[in-house]
Amino acid sequence: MKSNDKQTKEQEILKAAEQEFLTKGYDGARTTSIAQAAGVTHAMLHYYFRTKEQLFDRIVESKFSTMSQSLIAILGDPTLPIVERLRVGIGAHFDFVAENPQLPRFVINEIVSRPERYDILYKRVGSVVDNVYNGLQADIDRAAERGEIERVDVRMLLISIMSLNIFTFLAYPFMEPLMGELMANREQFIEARKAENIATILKRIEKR
Amino acid sequence: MKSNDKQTKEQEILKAAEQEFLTKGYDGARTTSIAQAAGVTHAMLHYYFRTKEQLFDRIVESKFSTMSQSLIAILGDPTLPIVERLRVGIGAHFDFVAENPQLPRFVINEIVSRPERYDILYKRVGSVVDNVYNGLQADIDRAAERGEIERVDVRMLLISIMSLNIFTFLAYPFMEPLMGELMANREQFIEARKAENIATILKRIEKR
DNA sequence: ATTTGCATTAACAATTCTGTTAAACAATAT
DNA sequence: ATATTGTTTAACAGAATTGTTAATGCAAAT
Repeated sequence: MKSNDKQTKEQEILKAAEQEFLTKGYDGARTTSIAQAAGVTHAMLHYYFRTKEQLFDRIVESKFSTMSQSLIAILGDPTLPIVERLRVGIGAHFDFVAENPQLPRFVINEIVSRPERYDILYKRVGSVVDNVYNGLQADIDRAAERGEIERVDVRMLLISIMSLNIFTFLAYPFMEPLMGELMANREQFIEARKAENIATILKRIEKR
Repeated sequence: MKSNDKQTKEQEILKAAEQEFLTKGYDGARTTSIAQAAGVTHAMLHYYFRTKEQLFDRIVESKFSTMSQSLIAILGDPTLPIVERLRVGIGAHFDFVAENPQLPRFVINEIVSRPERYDILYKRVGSVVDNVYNGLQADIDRAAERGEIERVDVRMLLISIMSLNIFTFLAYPFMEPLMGELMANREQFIEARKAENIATILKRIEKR
C-alpha cells in the first residue's frame, strides 16, 4: 500500500485507541476492540505499536501535553488589568476543558492507578511551575496593594478555578440526572456554568 | 469454624474488595488479588459472593449510599440563618469527602463506564431531589428578599460547592507535586482548603 | 522480471483470570 | 458415635486477551 495509506492506518489505530483508552481506561480497553474500531486486524496494532502498553504511552504522552496547555491557559494575558486577565484566563481554561471533557478523568485515573509511571514526568515539571505562578501572583499582589482586590494566594485561586471548571465536565454524567431542567440543554448549561465560574472567582477576590 | 469467624472472613473479603475496587476500578481489580489481601484462597471469594460482579455490586451499593448521604449533608440545618446554614453545610460536606477521598472518583468512573447500570437507580432518585433543593432555595430567596444576600440558583450553588470540595480530593495526587510547599503538609492544606471553599461560596452570595 | 522491504492476514501460542468441582475438614446437632 | 451442615482447599476447566509468527500480498526500486 501507499505510504499515504500506511499513515492513515496507523493514525486510524491511534484515533480508535484514544477513544477507547479515554473512556475505558487502560484496564478496560481491549486491543482487539481498538483494532476493530480502527478497521484492522489486531495483529496490525501489534505490528505498529508492539504492545498495548506502548500504544497507551503514545496516548498518555499526547494527553498529558494537552493537559499542560490547558493549565497554562488560565494564566492569561499579563498585559491586561488583573480582573480582565482572570476573566479571560478562566474562560479560556473553561473552553479548553469543554473541548476535552474526558481528559481530566483520564489523567487523574492514570496518576492514581499507576503513580510510579509519572514520577519522572513530575520531577521535571514541578520546579518549572513555581516560576509560572510567580508572574500572576505578583500581578495580584500589586493590585491588592492598590486596594483594587483582596490579596489571595494564587495557588489557592488556581485550584478553585480548576475545581469549578473541571468538575463541571468530570461529573456531568453524574449530575445530569439530578438537576432536571437546569441541565436539560447541554450547551445552555455549559454557557451558564462558565459565567457562574467566572463570577464566583471574581467575587472571591473582590474587595469588601 | 465459628459463625463468628465466618462473618469475619466474609467481611475480610468485603474490606479487601472495597479497597481494590475503589483504587483500581472494576476492570483493574483482580479477584485473586482481593482474596490474597483478605488472606483467603480465591475460591472462598466465589463461595461467598459467587461472581466478581456480585461482589462488586455489594461495594457499589454501599458506596452509592455513602455518596447520597454526603450530598444531603450540604443542605445543613434549616433553622440556622442562611449564611450560617451554608457555612456549616459546606464544612460538613467537606469533612464527609475528606473521610471518603476515593469515593467520588469511583462513583464517577462507574457512571461513565457503565451508565446503563444506573439508569434505574437514577429514575428513582431524580424526582426526589427536586424537593430537596426547594427548601434551601426558599431559604435563599427569603434572605435575598430581605436584602441580606444575592439571589442565586441553588443548583448552581450546589454544583459549585461540590466542585470545590470534591475536586480537592479527587485531584490531590495530580496537584500535590505541582504545588510545592502549599501541599507539603496534607492536614494543614486540607484545613486551608476547607476554609477557602467556604469563603469562596459565602462571598459568591454576598451582597455587593 | 526480480528483488527488496514493508504491510497484512490467519492461525496459533502463552498467559492470565474467572469460575467450578470434588474432596477434605470442622463444628454442631441428634 | 454419627449424621448433617456449612467451610475450606487444591486442582482444574474455559474463556478472554495479549502477543508472535510464518506465509502472503503488494509496491516501488533495480
